Amino acid sequence: MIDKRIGRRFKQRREELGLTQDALSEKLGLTTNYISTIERGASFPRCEKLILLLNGLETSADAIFCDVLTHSTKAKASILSEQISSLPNEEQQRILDMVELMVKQAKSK
Amino acid sequence: MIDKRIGRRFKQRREELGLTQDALSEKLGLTTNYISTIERGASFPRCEKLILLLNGLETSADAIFCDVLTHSTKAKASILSEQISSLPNEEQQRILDMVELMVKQAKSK
DNA sequence: ACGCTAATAACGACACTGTGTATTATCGTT
DNA sequence: AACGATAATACACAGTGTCGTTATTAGCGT
Repeated sequence: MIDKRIGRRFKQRREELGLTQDALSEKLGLTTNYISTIERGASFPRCEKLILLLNGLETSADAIFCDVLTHSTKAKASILSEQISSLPNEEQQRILDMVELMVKQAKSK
Repeated sequence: MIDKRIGRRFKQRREELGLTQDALSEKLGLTTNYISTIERGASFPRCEKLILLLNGLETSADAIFCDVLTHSTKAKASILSEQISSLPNEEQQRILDMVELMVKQAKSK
């Protein structure tokens, strides 16, 4: 029912942040047990908790769902966004704003 | 409970594909009613149906969750890249070249 | 062996999904 | 006005699965 790879990504991300299940659960107001079930693929969070987790883990949705997405625009977007995300925040924002503007202009033709 | 912006993204994506709720529901083996509730934010799919929808709509997870993610510049970049991909080829290339240049400049600082 | 922390398990209430069916709203077309 | 196509809404309802509570086990260092 639940794709185990999603739980593994959650776990991986938590460990990347150097958090224990306890620490994360306390930070998010959830139980340790619940965190565990999610990481094992024994349960899958509903909307509210899913958002809570994604933001609590300071990650993107694609980073969690990447394994199960077949039509991910990762190819193009990822190359771009990986490069962009390695830049300082100001630069990131500057580029994204610029792109947004260019898209707008292109669309209005 | 459920963030309405997520449903709106689902709807937006379906319409981008030129599909009706009927067409999509048939394609995915779901009911039209169900599709409607999701797009209105009246319900939120579980793991299996969520993956089904993301793949059926040929989209990324970030494109759907972008509005509710706080730590994702990737999410923003992802939206932009989808918008970019809807532009004529010349425009796409022009923007990507521009971005590449901006990234290069930013890196060399 | 003992503490301490991390991870898993069992149990249960109840919230929500997802289908079925049927009605109403809205909009463009004729 | 009437019509068809699309979408929104309203139920009822079975079944699944979330999420908390509590208790148990596994690992690891001393």
